[in-house]
Amino acid sequence: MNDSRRIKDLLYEQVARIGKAACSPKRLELIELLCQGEKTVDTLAREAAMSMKLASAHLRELRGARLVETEKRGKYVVYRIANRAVADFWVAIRSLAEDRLVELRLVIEQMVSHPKELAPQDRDSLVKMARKGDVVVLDVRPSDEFLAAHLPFARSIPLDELKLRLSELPKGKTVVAYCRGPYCLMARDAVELLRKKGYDALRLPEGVAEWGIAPVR
Amino acid sequence: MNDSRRIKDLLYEQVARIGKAACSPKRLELIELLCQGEKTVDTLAREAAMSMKLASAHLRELRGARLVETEKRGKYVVYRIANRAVADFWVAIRSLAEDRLVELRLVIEQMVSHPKELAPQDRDSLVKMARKGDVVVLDVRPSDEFLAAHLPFARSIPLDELKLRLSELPKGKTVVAYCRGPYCLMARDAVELLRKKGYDALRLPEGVAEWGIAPVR
DNA sequence: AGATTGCTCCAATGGATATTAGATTGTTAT
DNA sequence: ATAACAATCTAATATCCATTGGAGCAATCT
Repeated sequence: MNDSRRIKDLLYEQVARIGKAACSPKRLELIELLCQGEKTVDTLAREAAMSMKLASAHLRELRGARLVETEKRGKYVVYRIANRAVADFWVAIRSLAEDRLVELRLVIEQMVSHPKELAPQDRDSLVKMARKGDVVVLDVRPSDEFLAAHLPFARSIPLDELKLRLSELPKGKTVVAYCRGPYCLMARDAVELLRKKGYDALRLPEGVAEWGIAPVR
Repeated sequence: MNDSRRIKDLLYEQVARIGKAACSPKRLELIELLCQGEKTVDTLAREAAMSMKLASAHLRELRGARLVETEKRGKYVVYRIANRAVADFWVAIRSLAEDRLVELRLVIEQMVSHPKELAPQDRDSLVKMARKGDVVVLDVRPSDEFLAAHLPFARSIPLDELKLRLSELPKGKTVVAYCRGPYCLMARDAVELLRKKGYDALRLPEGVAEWGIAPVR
């Protein structure tokens, strides 16, 4: 019995390594960013609004749990998620949190109450409409993320450039904007801007991680 | 921007609450036990080999993350997982750990190298064979766990009683023994005993959590 | 070559966490 | 009523973790 106890402890300890990686808000934010595509430490630090030292330390932890991999490229170090299972896990832990924690649902409501949302279940019909050209699926993330992975038939206009490039969007059609996922606010802001300018715009709360689209290296 | 940052931090913080619940080996062990069915604090403490005080403290954490619920029953307090999503998450984090951590795969190999295993993919054929009576699916967990939930067509003989109740098993048929899941060693020990006694026995590494069978209250 | 940039390592800090002991509450058994 | 038991709470300790500053290393730019 004592023998199997020792083995058991080893097993749970290993699984807990994954839990430890996922127990810090900053690390979760880094994982979500990496789900959009590979990024350098300094990009990650900027986009997650933390010091490079801190980002580096957290990435070290993630690396220790084998959730991310690194590659040195010139003077940069590029991080990426180890494989799609990591993105799936991010979606899974997030949806368990949403299922169990009222507090989280409240924050989400408060955040997205204004623009209308597209229900996440009509994926197939959205793709169909996008293929036929009945709607414009708009990716408002930075263009490198679009290049790494994007939804089918999506067009890229990063949020910062949207105001200047409005003319590229046909005014008659509905625009469905998406970004990094439900916790990212870029699509919300894009929809707000588009509506002000007279467009018919909706936010799709999902992104590539939720659709199970793996970024290319 | 500062405004959305504050909201973002709230979001990731909430998800991290789930991660924090899953970052301790002991808490993971408690979750796995609770996936077998509801249990009192003192049962949990005994089965996970820790003091009741410690078990109580960890359960308090799990409760804070809303992963478990409690009910007072006489002088006992009964804990149970909040819903099936929790069991699914346990399976998910475990399989990510298995996917990413070589160390974990090594421990598992070392642990189950001896008895032959049933590949986890032939669920349907196993159920078919069990229905026809070609194999005996044997649940070796304590009987209250069997009562709370068990695999289809399974028969219950707890490991402690197996030696005395061997006569209940037909000698011609293959016995497929299972327990709480891949990290539980009861089925392994059962298979070892059965083989010694001349039975044709296999271990099924999965349990009710892996099969998505929710325990009844 | 010297300066700059991107990143990591080391050490130090404060804050959180795991674990145990002691006391306390509520419930059942005698 | 008293004793025994299940469970929790509080307090205390040791340990771990997040974060920051300083130093160092390697690649790039001028």
